[in-house]
Amino acid sequence: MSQKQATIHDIAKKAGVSSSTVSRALQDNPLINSKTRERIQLIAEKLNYQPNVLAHNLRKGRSHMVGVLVPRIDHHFFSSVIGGIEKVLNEQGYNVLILQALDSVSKEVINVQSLLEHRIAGVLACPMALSQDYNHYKLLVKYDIPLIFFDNTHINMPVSMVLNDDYKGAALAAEHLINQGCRKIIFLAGPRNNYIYQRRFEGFRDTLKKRNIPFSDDQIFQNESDFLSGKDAANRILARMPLPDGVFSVTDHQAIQLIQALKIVGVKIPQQIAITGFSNAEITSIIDPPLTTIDQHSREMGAVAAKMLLEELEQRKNNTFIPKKIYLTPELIIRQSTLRRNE
Amino acid sequence: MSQKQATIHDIAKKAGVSSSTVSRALQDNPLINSKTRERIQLIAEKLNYQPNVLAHNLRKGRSHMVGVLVPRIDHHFFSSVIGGIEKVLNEQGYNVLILQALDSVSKEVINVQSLLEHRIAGVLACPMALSQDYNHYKLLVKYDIPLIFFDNTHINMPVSMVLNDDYKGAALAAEHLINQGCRKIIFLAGPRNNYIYQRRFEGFRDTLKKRNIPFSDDQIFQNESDFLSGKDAANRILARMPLPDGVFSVTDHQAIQLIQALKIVGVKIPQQIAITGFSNAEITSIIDPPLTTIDQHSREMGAVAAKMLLEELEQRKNNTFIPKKIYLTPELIIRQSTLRRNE
DNA sequence: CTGAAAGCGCTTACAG
DNA sequence: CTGAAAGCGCTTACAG
Repeated sequence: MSQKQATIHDIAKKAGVSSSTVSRALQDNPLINSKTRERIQLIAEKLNYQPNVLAHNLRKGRSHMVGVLVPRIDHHFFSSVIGGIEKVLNEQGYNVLILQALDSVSKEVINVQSLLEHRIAGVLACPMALSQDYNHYKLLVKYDIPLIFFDNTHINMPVSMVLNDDYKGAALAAEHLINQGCRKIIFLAGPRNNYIYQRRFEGFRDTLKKRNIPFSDDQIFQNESDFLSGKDAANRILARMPLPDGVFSVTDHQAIQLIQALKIVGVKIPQQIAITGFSNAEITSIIDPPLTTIDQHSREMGAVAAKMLLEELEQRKNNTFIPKKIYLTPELIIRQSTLRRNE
Repeated sequence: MSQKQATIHDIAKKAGVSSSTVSRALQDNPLINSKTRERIQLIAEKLNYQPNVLAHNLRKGRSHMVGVLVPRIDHHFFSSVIGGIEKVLNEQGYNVLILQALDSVSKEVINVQSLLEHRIAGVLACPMALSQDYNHYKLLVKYDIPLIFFDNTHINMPVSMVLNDDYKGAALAAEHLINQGCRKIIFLAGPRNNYIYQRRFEGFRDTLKKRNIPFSDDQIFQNESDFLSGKDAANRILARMPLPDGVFSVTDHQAIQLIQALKIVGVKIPQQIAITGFSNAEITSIIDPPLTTIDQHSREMGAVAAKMLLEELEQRKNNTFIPKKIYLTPELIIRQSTLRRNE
């Protein structure tokens, strides 16, 4: 009934040859007599042989496993990035070990530790936004393990990264709001100290300036280290007279909450207030009104990060590796929540 | 600059003892003199020692890696199940290797193969719905590798499983529609040959019968091996005079599409037609009107499956293992899409 | 309390 | 074309 998985040794015994020969035959080594080779491969198949990856990798010095570090797996953005990563990496025979940080820096440290213990071939990581502490990532660099940051980054580390051009994305959204006639636009901010949201702010602010739209600090709605809820944002908006005519939200989530809250009190969207989100979450196309937002090409981001890793692995062999930054250009998705006129 | 990860051998050399002693010291083996032990542990820390899991597992005969097989990772239901799995398993020192089948039976086979090659400690799998072919799963059983099915199953395999009580869930939704005054209810079906959707149908049909609500086959809207789009469903509904007054959809997705399509032609929901979905997807609470649906406790399903695996690993040691089935009771989430009166 | 030796399952330089 | 031997990094039964 119960059975052990066959080894090279088992095959060798059955075939009446040495383990060396079996090992070579299974690698299609041309040195081996083709008849012996075929005989061995047949036996391997009959025994349902699965090579022991642990032993293989131990001998070879490094595994074909790539670590992926994400804040959490159950956010569509990340599971979609992972989809792109797996597509590229599986084709090259790599497996992917996914670990979540779940908003805990110490968990992030443990995860890196765990990857080191697995002697992974490389790491793709979206580092935690607020963490100032990245010695664990430095450890990877120290051991020459290729590390690629995606989506977020510790900007000063000498590693390759693929980022969203958040400045550009924000500029697109701001531009669009202005073209729709908005002149008093609220900036619904994310937590401070977050590089991504900072860049979105800059893209937004610079665009307004360029177009000569007035903007002052009291149009920034922000919590210290957290998101302002859409509901609270709605209250602050409704307290302004005259009402603002546009809102730029750094996340879809806030924007959607805001829409719900404003609809309840009868504010017409987009006629009275036009609203943009950021990320093109699945829901944005389904809510009423559908939300204008910025698509970040998440799947492609994963694919690009994976390709960078493969490239780096190659380049390290001949010492030609130099860290590289790639910015993906985001895309403005125009929907009802801003459409007051045709652009 | 660049550096190799330290080994037990390295530590031994620095400490002037044998590798055996180091290995024991790091395991807190009480045989080792406490002074030597502390000295060794200090050196290990200084060298930033990470045990080589590959070597460790090879020697021990099996790894601390658990394989998780899902149809796809970028569906919220699955990433949420995975969240539950990781929570339980990580606490016990297990890592999780996640693989996606992506609607391809051959990929599913490859994935099992890959897990076998990694000598994983156990497998948690949501098998593909339609696949009649499950020899790859039998292989796991043959090699005594604990296998737990979740959400879906090959019903005749002698393995433990945690399933949603779909019959009950469907009964709850049907009951609710009837209580809201629906008397002519359309069943929006999933692909044939799918055990899950079959059970939902039975729960639905039996409830109508019990409550003496008429139901005939022409109230079943179905495609052969695929989902009927919400839009097509809407067309078929609108062709009926008088209009049906309720729709039971086996998925949230179809239900949402249907709502969008019906809203466009001015059908009032829930006043003219009440609609229920199934799964409690994130969007269901956000669309207009919010969708009444069935919550499947996805996170808990993952946690339960993981616990079953740990239990099985224990029980196999003393040969006390017997496969077990657990049904999770789903929950009716009542929202606007059906609320025509107070229940 | 500590060490030398063997072995987990593979691969590969070396010898023939 | 094939095999014996060594070694990847660990653990553990055995001996002292």
